[in-house]
Amino acid sequence: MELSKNYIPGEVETKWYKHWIDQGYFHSEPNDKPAYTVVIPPPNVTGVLHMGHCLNNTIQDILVRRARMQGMNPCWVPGTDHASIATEAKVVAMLRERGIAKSSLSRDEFLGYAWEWKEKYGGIILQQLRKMGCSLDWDRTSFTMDPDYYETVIKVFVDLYNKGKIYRGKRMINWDVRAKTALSDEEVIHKEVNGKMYHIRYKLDMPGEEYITIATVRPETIFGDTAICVHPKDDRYKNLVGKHAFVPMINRRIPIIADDYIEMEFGTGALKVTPAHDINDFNLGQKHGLEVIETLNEDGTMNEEAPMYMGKDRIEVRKIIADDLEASGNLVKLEDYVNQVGFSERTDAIVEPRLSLQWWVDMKQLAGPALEAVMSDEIQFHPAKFKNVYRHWMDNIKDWCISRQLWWGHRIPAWYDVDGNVYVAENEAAVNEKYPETKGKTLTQDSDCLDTWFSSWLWPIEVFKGMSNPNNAEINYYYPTSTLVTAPEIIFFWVARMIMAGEEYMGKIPFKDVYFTGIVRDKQGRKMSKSLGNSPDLLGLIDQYGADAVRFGIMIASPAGNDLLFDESTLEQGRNFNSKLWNAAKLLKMWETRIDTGINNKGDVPQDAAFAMDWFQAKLSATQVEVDSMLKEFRLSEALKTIYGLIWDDYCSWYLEWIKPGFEQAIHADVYNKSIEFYDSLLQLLHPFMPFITEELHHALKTQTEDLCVKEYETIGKVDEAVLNAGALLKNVISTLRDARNKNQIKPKDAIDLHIQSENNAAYQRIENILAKQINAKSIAYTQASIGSSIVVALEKDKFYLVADQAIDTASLKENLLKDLAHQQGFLASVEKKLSNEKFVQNAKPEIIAIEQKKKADALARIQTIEESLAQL
RNA sequence: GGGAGCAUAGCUCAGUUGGUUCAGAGCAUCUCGUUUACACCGAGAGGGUCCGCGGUUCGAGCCCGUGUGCUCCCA
Repeated sequence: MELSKNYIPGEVETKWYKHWIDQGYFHSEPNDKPAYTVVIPPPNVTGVLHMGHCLNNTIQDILVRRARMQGMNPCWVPGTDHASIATEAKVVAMLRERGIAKSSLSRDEFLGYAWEWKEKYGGIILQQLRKMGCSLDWDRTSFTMDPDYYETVIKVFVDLYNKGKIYRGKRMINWDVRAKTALSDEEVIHKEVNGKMYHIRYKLDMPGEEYITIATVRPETIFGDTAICVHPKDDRYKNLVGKHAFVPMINRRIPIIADDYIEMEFGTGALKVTPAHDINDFNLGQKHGLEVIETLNEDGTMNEEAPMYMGKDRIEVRKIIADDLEASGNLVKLEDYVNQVGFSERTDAIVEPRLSLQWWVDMKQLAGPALEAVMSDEIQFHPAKFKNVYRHWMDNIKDWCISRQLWWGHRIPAWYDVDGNVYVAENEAAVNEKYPETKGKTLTQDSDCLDTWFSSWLWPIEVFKGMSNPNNAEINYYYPTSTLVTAPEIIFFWVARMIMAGEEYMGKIPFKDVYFTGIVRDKQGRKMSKSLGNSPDLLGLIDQYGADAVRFGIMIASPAGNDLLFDESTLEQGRNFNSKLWNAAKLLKMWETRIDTGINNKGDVPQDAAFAMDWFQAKLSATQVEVDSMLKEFRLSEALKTIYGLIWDDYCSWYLEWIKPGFEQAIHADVYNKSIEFYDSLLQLLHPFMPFITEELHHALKTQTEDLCVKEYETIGKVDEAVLNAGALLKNVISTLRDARNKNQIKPKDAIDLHIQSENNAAYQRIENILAKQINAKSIAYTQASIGSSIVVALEKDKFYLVADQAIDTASLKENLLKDLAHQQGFLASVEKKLSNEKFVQNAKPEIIAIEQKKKADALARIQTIEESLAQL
């Protein structure tokens, strides 16, 4: 097979992905091999591939492909999440564009549109994952609203209700005024906002014109005020406690109470208490038995409690009311103030605390075993620093609000009779059976849906039908899954809750390792976002650079446990790496036609080539061991860097040059075959990271019986340390002599004569040819004495004399030697100081002292060599 | 307000139990070079007060304290 001049990714990628699928390599069935299970974090059904997905799924694919090549039975399950609020928002927007209001539709009509939309646009992302080469088992594609899955979610709700772990309660929740639904705490994003602090005076209910001044950032909430609170020890207000004041504009009479919750230094030290619109005020109200007055409609406009502003949005009212208060003389002061405001993750609306009747999961009971599983390292977090974050959250866990005022999702299985009694069961028939008193009564189902995460916390179980068909062969084989790869942002949303569900319903943890990826940011460290326009088009990048280059680029820039700053230049590096791989293969193919088939073939492999082969074998084994341990510790980026260096530097720059035959000369068959074998091992090592080009080249090298994708790694050979060291010495000698040539401005084309003065000539004799080739020497000789008019280079205890035709720049040579001498002398001094320190000799471990003594001896020898060289100049 | 983490070369990061010539890698930069795989290349070089201060120790990039700056999570 002839290789084209350049590697062209497009066709190759399509060809191999289709081949892998046709061969069924990605499909898994339970068998005798150990399972390696990964469930994809299901992207939103509305999703399109972005850089975060690219990173996350590349990592999963690396782990899965590696497991496959290690002879395990990997199963990577794809799927999507119905994403109730995000999807409903998109469908509503789509309908609005068509001139249809959601309010004009029945629930069923709306869901009809939603399903239609889901079938049309949902799961585009799954198609895009194929482009990246992800080895997902497509036959197992799941959706969180598949019929079985839906039933399971309902079953879990009923079960937790029966166990008393789900309850209905009126609580302060986060209200999204745009989506008109409750949000969980995790769906609220806190941001700093520049606002104003309003100092407002309330007239006291006593003779004369006496006032108390409060400070607030939300003057529009005064209509909900039911008390003013001060600190009991605050001398300014002590005499007012127990008295009353009037809310401006509406003149409601409210009590002045005392509580040590108040911070005296903050604002005026007097707090207006609005139990309906602030969580802290609500708690305070509960404690003091205050009235709760709601002043907002569900869309964020003011209601009849604020007659003069009724129907106006609260944010708008904030501006108007300041003027009105000022006009009436009740606005005492206005100052700039920065405060934290909660925004809806989905709609970006400012979230309002709102009192409402919602469904809750009691988390305290579920949290215990889930915390223990992580703290005991039964589940391992990578990086481990997230254990702290996890513990802190679990220790302070709050109940989970799971009802959402939406239609798209799993409808809450609760029914109400006309009197408002609540009955919970799988369906109406089950209700009648469970609660016989309901027979014949008119029942209405709760119109709300469940939080999306209430279905995704069952993902690792239900993708194998572990709950809809308990104890089936697949769940028993694939569960617990092996590794979960996800973003730290959803550690509480998802990871913690999956652990809870796993413990609750399987009695087992859902996964053994959790790898948290970093967040993909742009070059300046900003998060990628649509509004900033700094999110590159991933498919465009794949078209431009090839999928392998994109995978390389994102992985090489992705230090374990840190965010990664995405820069297109790393994709360029990936593309260049493709070229390097391609060109190395081209070189090998060129030699294929020059294999020595004659008499020489029977002869021994030339000594220098034999050395090169031994050395690379050792280097390869050592690196395989290294990569193996890095991957075990999830240090993927480092593993890739290591492989990159092995291929580019050790194989291409050193090994291939060392065995390269002379111009149009033959190559020994053993050397050729070994080189092909090495190269194939490199491709195999790299394959999980860059699957397409490696598969292509694997087949290009020679006729293969097996695809690289499923070729199992062989046991790693023993590492020959002596050969490794000899190779390192050779590289060092070559670099040093090349440097000497450079510094003395010897042109690359000008061959030199090299004289070596060493106590160990044999070490050099077997690598003479390599050395001569690499430093362009026309002769190599061994000497006992110095050589006149030559460039002298000292390395360890050996000296090298370079004889060139041109004049020698003794000045710069001398300068370098003197520099080196000074360095060595300084080093020697520090070592001697250490050794003459009695305390060091007494306290340090013997092996450390031995090392110091060797350092001293080496330095002395080296100084002697340099001094001799200097003497000759 | 509570909690977690980070600070090492121009940039992004390694640096394990305190001890080897330990101060490293990749990218970027500079010099030289188109020699028969590759200029998407080759050969070579320069570049750091390991954030500041104090402490423990024979010995600190690493341990302790403290200050400064930054990031994230939660309220």
